[in-house]
Parts: sequence; structure tokens; C-alpha cells
Amino acid sequence: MEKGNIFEWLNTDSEKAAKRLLGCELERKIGNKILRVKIVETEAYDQNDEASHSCRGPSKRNNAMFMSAGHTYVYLIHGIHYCFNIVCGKEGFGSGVLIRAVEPLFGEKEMEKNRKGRAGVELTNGPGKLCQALKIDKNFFAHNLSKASLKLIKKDSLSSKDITSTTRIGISKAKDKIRRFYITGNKFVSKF
DNA sequence: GAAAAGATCTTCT
DNA sequence: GAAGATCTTTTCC
Repeated sequence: MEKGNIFEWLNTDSEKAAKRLLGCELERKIGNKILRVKIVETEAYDQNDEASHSCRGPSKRNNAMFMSAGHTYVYLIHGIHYCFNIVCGKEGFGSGVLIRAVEPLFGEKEMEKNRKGRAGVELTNGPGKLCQALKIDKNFFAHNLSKASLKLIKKDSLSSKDITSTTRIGISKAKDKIRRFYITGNKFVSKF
């Protein structure tokens, strides 16, 4: 799983990976149903970042972040909601990209069902929301994104003028770091 | 062994 | 706009 890795393009620092992931698509297979979304908002985290779960080294909770690029790191926040990360960088270095918002491309009705009737931008414009919509939970901890049940599809990188960079949201440490990226003008980007 | 904090969302006033 | 819901991991005594 070192050379020939199809996720070699994620084997870089978390900020670059966060930008490259914008515009890429995720495909979720539930039984015989297919859900597909486009990534529109991300945040970068790594081991040198006080706000990151990986900043104090590996633990049982975050060890997925120390795996090789192309795995997932899923965790429960506030006892209620799941957050979904894509691991990047090389194995042994704890870095990853939080997926903050996605745009539904296919299977929107199924997502509405998973979200108990909510629709429109309320479907996936937040980290916990998109996990509900796509039925991502602890079963996807350390999942490999080349498997059919949840697959990452690379698209061409966006030009830098289509990417807006700001400070991150909802954290109490390292608030000033500019490590949040989103597609300029997209409706599904979370507010604030 | 116990307490506190946490990369959030929904609901109510 | 503000507070409640609810549970896992970490840190401290």
C-alpha cells in the first residue's frame, strides 16, 4: 500500500490536500442504491495544529489519522453527531481534512429520508449533517476510500480564484489559522 | 476513578 | 439568538 497507491495525490500536506479535495466527488453505496455528492467545503488539520485531535500523538480514538492517505477518520462529537475526515499525508504523520459540507448530485431523495424530511441546503451544509445524509458512522472508521461502499472520485483541481480561504469554525484553539477552504459562491457552504 | 471538554445540530423563545 | 441534547476520550487527583 505504498507505491502505486491511487491516493498518491493526497500524500501531501493537509492544506494542499484540502484544496485538491474541493470539487471531488464521494460515492456511497447502500444496498443497491447509489448516493453521490460533491465536496464543497473542507478544513485542514495536522499534527502541528493545536486544534487537531492528532496534536498529542496517536491514541485509540484518532489513530486512523496516522494511517496512509486515502483512509477515513470518523468520530463522534458531542455524543450526537459524526464528523467525517479524509486522511492525507504519509503514514505515521497525523494529518487529515475535515469535510464540512457537500453538494448532493445523485440520490437526493434518499438523503432527505436519512435526514428525516429536511431538504435543500439543510441536507448537507454541515459536518454532522452530511454524515447523517450519507449514513456515515463508526463503521467507516479507518475505511479505505477505494472500496465500493464509500468511494472517493478525483476531479481536476479548481483554479485558485474559485477557492475562498478563511479561518476555521467551531473550535476554541488556534482560531486564527486560515485553514478552511470552500468553493466560492456555493450555496451548500455552511454559514457564519 | 471521576470530571470536563469537545472540529455540532436542533429546538424553543 | 441562546441553550439543550448526549457520549467518548483525555486528563488530573
